[in-house]
Amino acid sequence: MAIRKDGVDRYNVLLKAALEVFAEKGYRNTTVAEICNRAKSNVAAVNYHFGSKDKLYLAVWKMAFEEALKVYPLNGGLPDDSSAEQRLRAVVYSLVHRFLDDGRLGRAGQILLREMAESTEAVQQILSDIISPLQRKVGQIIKELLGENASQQQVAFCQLSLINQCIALGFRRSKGKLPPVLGEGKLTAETIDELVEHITLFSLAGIAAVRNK
Amino acid sequence: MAIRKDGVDRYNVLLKAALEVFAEKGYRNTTVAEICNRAKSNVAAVNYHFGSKDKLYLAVWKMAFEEALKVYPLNGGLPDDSSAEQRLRAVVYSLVHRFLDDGRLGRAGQILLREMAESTEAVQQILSDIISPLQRKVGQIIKELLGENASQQQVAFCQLSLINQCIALGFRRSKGKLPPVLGEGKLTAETIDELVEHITLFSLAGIAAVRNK
Amino acid sequence: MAIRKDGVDRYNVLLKAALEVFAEKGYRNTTVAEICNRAKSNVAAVNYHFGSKDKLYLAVWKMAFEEALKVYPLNGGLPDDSSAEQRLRAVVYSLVHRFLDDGRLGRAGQILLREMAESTEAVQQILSDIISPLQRKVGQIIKELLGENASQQQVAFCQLSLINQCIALGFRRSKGKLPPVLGEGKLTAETIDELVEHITLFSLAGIAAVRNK
Amino acid sequence: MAIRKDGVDRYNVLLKAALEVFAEKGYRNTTVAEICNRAKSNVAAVNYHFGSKDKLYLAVWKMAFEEALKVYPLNGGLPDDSSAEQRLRAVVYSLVHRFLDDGRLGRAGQILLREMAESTEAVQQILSDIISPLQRKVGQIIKELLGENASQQQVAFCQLSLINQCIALGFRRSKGKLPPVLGEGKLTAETIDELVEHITLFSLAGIAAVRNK
DNA sequence: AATGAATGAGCCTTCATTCAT
DNA sequence: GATGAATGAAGGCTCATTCAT
Repeated sequence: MAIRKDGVDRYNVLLKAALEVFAEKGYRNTTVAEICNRAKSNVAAVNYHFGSKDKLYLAVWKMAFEEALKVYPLNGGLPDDSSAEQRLRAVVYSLVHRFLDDGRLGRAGQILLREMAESTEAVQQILSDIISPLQRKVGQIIKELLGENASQQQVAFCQLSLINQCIALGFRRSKGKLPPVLGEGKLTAETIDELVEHITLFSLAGIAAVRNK
Repeated sequence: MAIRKDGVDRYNVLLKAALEVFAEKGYRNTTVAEICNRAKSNVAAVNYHFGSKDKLYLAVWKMAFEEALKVYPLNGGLPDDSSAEQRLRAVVYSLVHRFLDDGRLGRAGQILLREMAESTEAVQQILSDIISPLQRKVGQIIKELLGENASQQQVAFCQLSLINQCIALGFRRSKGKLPPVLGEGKLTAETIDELVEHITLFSLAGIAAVRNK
Repeated sequence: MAIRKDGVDRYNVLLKAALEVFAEKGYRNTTVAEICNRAKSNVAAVNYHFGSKDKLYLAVWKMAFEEALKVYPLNGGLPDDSSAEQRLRAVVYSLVHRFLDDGRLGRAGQILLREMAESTEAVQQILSDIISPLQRKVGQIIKELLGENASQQQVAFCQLSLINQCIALGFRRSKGKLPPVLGEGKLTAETIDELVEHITLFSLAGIAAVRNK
Repeated sequence: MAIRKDGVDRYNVLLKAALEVFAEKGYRNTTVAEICNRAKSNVAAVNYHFGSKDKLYLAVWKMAFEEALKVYPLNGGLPDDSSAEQRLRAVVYSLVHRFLDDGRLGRAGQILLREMAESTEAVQQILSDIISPLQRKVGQIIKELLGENASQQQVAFCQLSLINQCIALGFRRSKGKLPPVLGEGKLTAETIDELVEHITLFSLAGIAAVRNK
């Protein structure tokens, strides 16, 4: 992957441009031409480097989520014997950041959301690779919190409540759709942290209520 | 909206076909031709009756959400002086059904989700018309439950927690992305009712926890 | 297949234009644009009427060879109990005309030749449908002429000698590749008739020689 | 035509690869990339060594037919005063082998056939250089066999009959288009020799018949 | 009122060729 | 001398829209 004249690594420039445009407009609304323009490359560049628009899309996915996994791991770096509460907070922290990050990770969140609503064939597998470990991890934590007597349905419902609170945050990018606190401009790191605390608190209480029902 | 001699109301047949296809595939992935095929009409029918694909899309929105509003009103037919708990349950009932209904209303939910992820310019206004009253109503209920001392941020966060739990349910249509209980096949009315109860219980407990923090 | 304004049947105009261009340039060298230009239609016309360049090509084949079959049938309208010599002359007549016809049939011959040299996947079947009956018919005649003692190889070799004499005539269109008598300009009907006589005479003598070997 | 240190003569490797691919797919269907792949060279190699795809094609022609001329000369090494029959057999031997050879020479035959059907401008001259001496030689032999009284047309027709029998053999590569004996798999040297005998016998008889008409 | 025919703009892709090293 | 990177021109196809009846 030698780099030419101006010291620019076209491959990665294209990848980055593609992430942006795909996140903004979705797969179908995105034209190869626009990606190439943004990467200051020729129209043929995408096919040269990735083979096709499809494959570029897949490459974007791969990059985006591998990065997300690295930057915001689900366990948040906690030791395995941490308490269920702590581990739950870590998961929430990971998800909230993934969807509210204003940089590349946030783009990934947008694309994820879009895919969940659309379901492009090619990404089914990747999507599954992302969702499954999340569900396993969250399911495990919730089981611990609910105790041994919890029904399968109770676990599933709590999983939903927790995960949905987080992933729907991605919608904030569409103006006017969320309450003012979240709907406007850039979020401060502080607000995000408070939101993590909120969801953790809110959910722990919800889970406890289900347990004691 | 004239009705032809053969008793077929082309206008509404097209509208219904369009709702289905738009919900399944999204705006960009939908072709005018497919809508017309499904409506057993000519390719020119859409432009003849609606002027353009765009305008048809808008018409679909209008129809879909007016209907949703009628079938599952936010207040669930409760008297205005009902308790905050009851009114919260009614909102949850309304939202959950809107997104899990397997018929036309569910389609509307799908389209809504997609729009929240995509944000087609033309629908910004309509989207706002739907979300705003919801936020007002939920905000009001939550303020009551949190009490007078609640901060604006606390209200906003609880709004988020509640609404997000419901709207992200729409993702269940994409297979393999939700826990088994919700992820497979048709949901029974009973399961849906239990889910409404769960979200209500879960959220009331969450709100209470925020209040007592 | 209603016909529009200027009373032109676009479908058939396209088909005819395509026959010409395909015959002149071959499949790959032919652009959809050129066909449409020649048919005074839009670039999209081919796809509208035929679905794709491929399908148009197939349609051209179908048309061309059905016509050839009709205009120059292999048996030349002879009664079934005609002598082998007469039937052989009829076959030669049919083949020679198919390849030397200056009109549409000749085009078909060109395309056939090209396909025999190139073998586009899609036409394998059609090609077989054309060649097989020819081989059967010629084989039958030759068997009769060779008598019962002829080996399978003798029959096959004579088939080759006869058929090859005819089909390679199609090459005459490439200037400078054939002897003067055939290589220049338009052939008179008289010359063609003489050629038919020649090939018949030549081949009957050849077959007789093989028989008496 | 420099040879690199690793002992690989890129120029000729490319030439050989090109011969194969051009023969298999024809000029237009062949991509420079495929040739370079097969020659385990870079995409730029063709342009570097030959200047352009066109020029490579010409070079292939040159090489192919010079070789054919050397391996299967038209006179088959006969002394000039051999009998007309013997010289005719030699010509047939040469042509049949050129078109049925399974190695590089056969490739040349395929390309020739294709060109006769297609007539790429650039090769007109080369084609003529190949065909002309053949026609002269065959014409001369036939004149001798027909005797002094033969008309120009008779000579031309017999030339056609003879040459066409041979060159159309090249079509055998397209499966299913020729009788079983020739149509399947590799031909044995013995079969080819028998075929040479057949065509010679068949044609001598044909020519005799024309003479005695 | 309604429709089959036709169009043109735009998209993705291929490929011979050129560039810079 | 040789090659990986990059390009631009061109082709086939899709699709919303318009035309003419």
